[in-house]
Amino acid sequence: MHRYRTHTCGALRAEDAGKEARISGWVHRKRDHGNLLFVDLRDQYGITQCVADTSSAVFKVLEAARPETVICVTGKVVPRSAETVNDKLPTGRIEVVAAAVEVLSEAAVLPMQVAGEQEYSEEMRLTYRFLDLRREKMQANILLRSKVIASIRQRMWNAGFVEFQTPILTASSPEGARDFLVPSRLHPGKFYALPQAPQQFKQLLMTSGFDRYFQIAPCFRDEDSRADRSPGEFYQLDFEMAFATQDDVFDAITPVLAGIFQEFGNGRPVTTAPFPRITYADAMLKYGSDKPDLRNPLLVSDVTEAFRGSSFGLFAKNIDKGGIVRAIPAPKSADNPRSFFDKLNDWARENGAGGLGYIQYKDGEARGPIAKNLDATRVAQIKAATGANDGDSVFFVCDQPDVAAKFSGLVRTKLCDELNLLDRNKFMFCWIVDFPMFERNKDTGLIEFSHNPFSMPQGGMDALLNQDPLTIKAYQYDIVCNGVELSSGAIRNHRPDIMYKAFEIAGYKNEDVEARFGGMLNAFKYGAPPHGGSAPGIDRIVMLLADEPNIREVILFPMTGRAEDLLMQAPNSVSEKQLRELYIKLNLPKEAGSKAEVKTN
RNA sequence: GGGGGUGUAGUUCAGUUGGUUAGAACGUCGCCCUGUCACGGCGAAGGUCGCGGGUUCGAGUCCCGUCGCUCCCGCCA
Repeated sequence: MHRYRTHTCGALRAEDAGKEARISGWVHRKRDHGNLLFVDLRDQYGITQCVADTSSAVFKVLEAARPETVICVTGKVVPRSAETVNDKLPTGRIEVVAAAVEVLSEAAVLPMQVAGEQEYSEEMRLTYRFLDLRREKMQANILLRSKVIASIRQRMWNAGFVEFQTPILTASSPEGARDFLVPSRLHPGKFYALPQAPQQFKQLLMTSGFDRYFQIAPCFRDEDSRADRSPGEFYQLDFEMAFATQDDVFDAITPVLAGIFQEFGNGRPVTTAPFPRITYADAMLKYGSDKPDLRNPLLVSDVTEAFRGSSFGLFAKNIDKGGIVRAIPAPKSADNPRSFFDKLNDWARENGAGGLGYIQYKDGEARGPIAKNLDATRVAQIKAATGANDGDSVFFVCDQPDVAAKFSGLVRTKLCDELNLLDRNKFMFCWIVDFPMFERNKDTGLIEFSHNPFSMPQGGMDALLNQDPLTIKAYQYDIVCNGVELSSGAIRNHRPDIMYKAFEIAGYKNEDVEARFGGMLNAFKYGAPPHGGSAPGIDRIVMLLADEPNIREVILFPMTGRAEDLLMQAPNSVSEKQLRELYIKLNLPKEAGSKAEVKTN
């Protein structure tokens, strides 16, 4: 008989009755009847009921074992009588009569319970993550994550991609997010950086003659956290393709994502390939966001012209100053009491808007403070533009174009919530395409890259030379699912001449470009294939599939919002010796002095 | 860096207009119980109400400051 087990805790069935079995696991729950004792023994695979009564030599050992004690139970598998069968457990038709029990590891009194549905604070859960991870939900999430990654690898491999590992210690990149730095011992005063993404490496791989690369790649960014953004590190399905157009990239990755969501989505409907494509400009107009949730049926429309020069002075004046008006429909809401509209107006003010105007289309006429100031033609114009019917109302956002577009997106989401219009039970994908290559910095007035400086401008060199930079689009695209940005990608700029020119428009001299991106630029001078790719976020994919609102629910050992690992106590101070080896002298802010004090050993 | 929420027993929470000894559930410990599966019953221990200051005869409750956790904005090419 095996030292620890002949079966897992999820394995035994009615047909095993009569066998001698040995199982090991954690004491999940105990039901102590005084002279009869049940122990639910748990491992990754399931739960098996063990039983003993006072006639057993091991009764006292089991009785003394606290929950989460690790024990090994040996005994006979017996069928349960019809009244005592538990249909909730796959092992519920049998139980193990404990003949021998070995305590493999005692458990102290628990700071948080593993059994049960009790909710615990994040702080508690992260401090005792090893207990938290034993719980049913976390076991399921983490196992799902593993299966998703295995399936992704298989699907990528089947599509002709090969997996490589790129360096973790690399150079700081001057663009983008804040880097995590690692001091160099051999080169005093110099630093490695952890990669924000394997971006330059994968482009170098294409230049090195590899045709289709992917990697489940760790990425490191020293930026603040959000519910869907873990601080510090995260994983991407990083991939890149040589001799590929934007369509090729879409065709390669769409079936992988659709397949994953079909495989692990528990039957929830998934957008079928090809995913709809929405231009950036269209997304900002119709959804007020570059990551629209297509489950939300509401569409924003522009009604600036209906208000231009109207006697609704507030909007008319704003329009004369360059403002625009966006309309968001609220189906079947016209009969709501005044408080419904007031509440939304208050919400808008709390969120930084001047207010939230509205028209109610009711009993064949338009009502509300705005409608009183508009003539019939304008009211009808708005009704037509928004597709509103009698019984609907329409809300208005009036501001400068950027602000109005963005806020209309918030209103769209808010109204969807209020009217309960979201079908949560499906996965709706889309591509956002044609991102602008450049934008004007509002503070400095200067032109800068709006997203990725390495993207190929649409129209290539000709566009850079002859087009207003602010009208140039890039071959840059995002995949969005249910309002979550899963990835961004691009057809890259593999031509040094075009790259110099693009950087010149953004205000960089050739020397600057060479100093900052010399490695990759140099590689491109010796024959680089046109190439492109993307990098869907693994954590976010699993988060959507697990239906979790927070990314930490699908990460084994996440850090807190302030980027601390409560379990490992990272970050932590280091010894003087370590600092000396790295030629580092600390220059700490005064108030942090006590917290960041250096260990003296 | 800014804004919102929150902090009371080991844990999850309740705690009224400021008023006597700060409660419940789960857990822990003890006793009883031979068919439970969220077992049941009886009992006990367990609290500097995050921390510091203030107002008051009196503060878990009101005020100021501060710290932690969390959500959002900024940030995330």
